[in-house]
Amino acid sequence: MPEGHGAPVLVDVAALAGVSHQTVSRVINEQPGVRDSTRERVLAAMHELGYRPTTVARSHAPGRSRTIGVVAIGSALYGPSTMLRSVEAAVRDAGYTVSTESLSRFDRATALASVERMTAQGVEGIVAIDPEVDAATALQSLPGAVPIMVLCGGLDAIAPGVQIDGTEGAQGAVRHLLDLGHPTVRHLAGPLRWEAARCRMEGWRTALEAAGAPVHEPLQGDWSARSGFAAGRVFAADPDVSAVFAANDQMAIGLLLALHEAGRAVPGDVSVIGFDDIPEAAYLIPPLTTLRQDLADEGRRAVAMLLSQVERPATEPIPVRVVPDLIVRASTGRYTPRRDP
Amino acid sequence: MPEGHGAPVLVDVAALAGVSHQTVSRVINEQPGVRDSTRERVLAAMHELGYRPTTVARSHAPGRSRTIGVVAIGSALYGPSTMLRSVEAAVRDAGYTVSTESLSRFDRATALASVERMTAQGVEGIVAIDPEVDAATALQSLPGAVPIMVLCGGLDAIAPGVQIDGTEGAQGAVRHLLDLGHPTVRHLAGPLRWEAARCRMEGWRTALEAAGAPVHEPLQGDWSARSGFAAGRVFAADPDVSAVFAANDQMAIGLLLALHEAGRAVPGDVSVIGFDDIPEAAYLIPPLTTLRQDLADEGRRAVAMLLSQVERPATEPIPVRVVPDLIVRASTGRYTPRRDP
DNA sequence: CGTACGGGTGTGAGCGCTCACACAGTCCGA
DNA sequence: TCGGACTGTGTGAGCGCTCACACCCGTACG
Repeated sequence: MPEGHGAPVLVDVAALAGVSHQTVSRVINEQPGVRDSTRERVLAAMHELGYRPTTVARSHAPGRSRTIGVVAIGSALYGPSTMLRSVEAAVRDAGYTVSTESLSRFDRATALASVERMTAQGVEGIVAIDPEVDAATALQSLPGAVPIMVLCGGLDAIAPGVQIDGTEGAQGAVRHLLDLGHPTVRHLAGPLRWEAARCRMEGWRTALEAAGAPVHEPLQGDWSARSGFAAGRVFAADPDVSAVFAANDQMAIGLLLALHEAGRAVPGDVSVIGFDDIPEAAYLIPPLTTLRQDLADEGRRAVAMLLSQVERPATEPIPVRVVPDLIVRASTGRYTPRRDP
Repeated sequence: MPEGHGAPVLVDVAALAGVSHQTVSRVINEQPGVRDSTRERVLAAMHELGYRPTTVARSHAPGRSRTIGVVAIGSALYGPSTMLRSVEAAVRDAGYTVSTESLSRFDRATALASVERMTAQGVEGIVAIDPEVDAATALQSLPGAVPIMVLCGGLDAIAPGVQIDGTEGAQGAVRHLLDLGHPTVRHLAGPLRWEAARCRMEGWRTALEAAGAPVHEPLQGDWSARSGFAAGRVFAADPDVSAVFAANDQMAIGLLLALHEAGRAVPGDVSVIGFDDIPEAAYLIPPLTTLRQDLADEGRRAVAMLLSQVERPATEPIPVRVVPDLIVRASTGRYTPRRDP
């Protein structure tokens, strides 16, 4: 190290390679207009010094901040947190800095405040993970300076040419149960502030109507096992209930316990289906039939799309549906008419 | 807005308030040496312009970067991810920028590389969440320039004067089962690369030895429900097994299923106890007895300690133990000697 | 043989902030 | 009445990088 203290900086590399700082900068950024021999010399100098560009200085320089803001609902839920991790990783892998903000409440006001704060910090793009419905609409129609990618579990355009439709999966779940002979399917919805909850409910309703099956009023939970348990008690008390579609796996867990405690066998008396395929789903009692989305992949694709939008003029996505996979396990079975007592 | 385009900056505020940029800087940083009347004028100007200091510029300025690096094991596991979220939030709340790095493997080499990268970026302190054992020891004895706080689920000093001892909880779990009359307790350990897994195993062994109960070789899982299921099959095959302590709740879930499939009732034939108290633990079949740590609070305390170390000379922590709470639910019960067939 | 061109390179400025210092004034004791 | 301690404020520089531009020197063209 030539200098006394800190890590080597760009000018140190330049001095060692016998070129100007700008040439080094060009090499770092893989810009054209550098003779190969020069490039090699610079590369060698960088290597010798163990040089690493300082992110904060790059961000600070006028022009590009190389920062993407990620604003997410700060829950411990499987879906959002999986998404968050994959989005953060994808952004970082693309060479951008991530600036995450976890909101305990992701409504219109908080969302706009967050976005404003982030743009003030100079982010070049924003990913919003699971905003509430009003926030999602507000963000999508923001005149804003920077591109915003909204991942709301609804009709998300996650890549140029690829859209994911939240209602499809739910329809598949319901059709599976109807195919098993169930006269109808009850629904335990998530909080309808969330697009994902609405879509799953919508899909459920659509599938029932298409099959001419009766549509009962859905119950509503808050995504937690606790709320699933409460709803499960209600369903368990009704002997006509033979199949339940829960909007996520956590609620399905609570459902399973409530049915068990009420002496209603799953799937003997009641079939249960969840959504998400959390890692534990296969090991519940009984193993849970559920719908799996490749959330990590979707996060990656969404980031790719955002970055392409950041780096060049937006391309309109062409709707091509991605549908969650139905994972059939032991919690769903043939309908057996209840024997009269 | 006076200028054409961007957000207002410090000099804009200075101009409006009729002071120098330095005075504004002093007001922002709550430094002394500003007359009250001047301060008010500046505050008013800031408010009028909707001024927000630009984080990246502050970090870039010589001196303090106001950034804390967080390096964590990038798993979907409850413990680490809860910790991570709370640490990130605490750091942000303290007015620092967080720079997170999620590692798929957190061993010695990766850890050191990460820390080197982060210090090169100029972080003022580092929090390491759940490094593997060799990484933890390497980090703890790093001559490094910046303070490092290692949270490894072992003997962590999470605040000046507060230490958390991972072995204590496990001992409580085992004592609970012995008190219920079980001749001994089997253990399903986590991967021993992790300090947390070692501590829990150590606590289990200590409690058994103290009670003079036989110590069987523990099985080892990988924290997942899947591995818990595999281990559960082994335990289920042994009629002498009457109580199992799993190193985390996820593995306990797999355990429950395996026992159920083998026709061994919980807690009738076998008692099961977990660790973590994941939100679903109370809704398993049967509801899981487990140990709860206030991970979020610990994250907060750890950050507070790190920051105090960053801001002023280190104070040595005095050992005061924090012990996880035993949450007794239905998965543990009295020992009933197996009836001969 | 002068001009135009373009690849390869260097020069300067500036991003928005904080540091260290210099500079006014005011009040005190000598 | 002057030096010295304040207090409050302003000035300058610099953090490490990227932008826009100026500058070389060859080659190709008129």
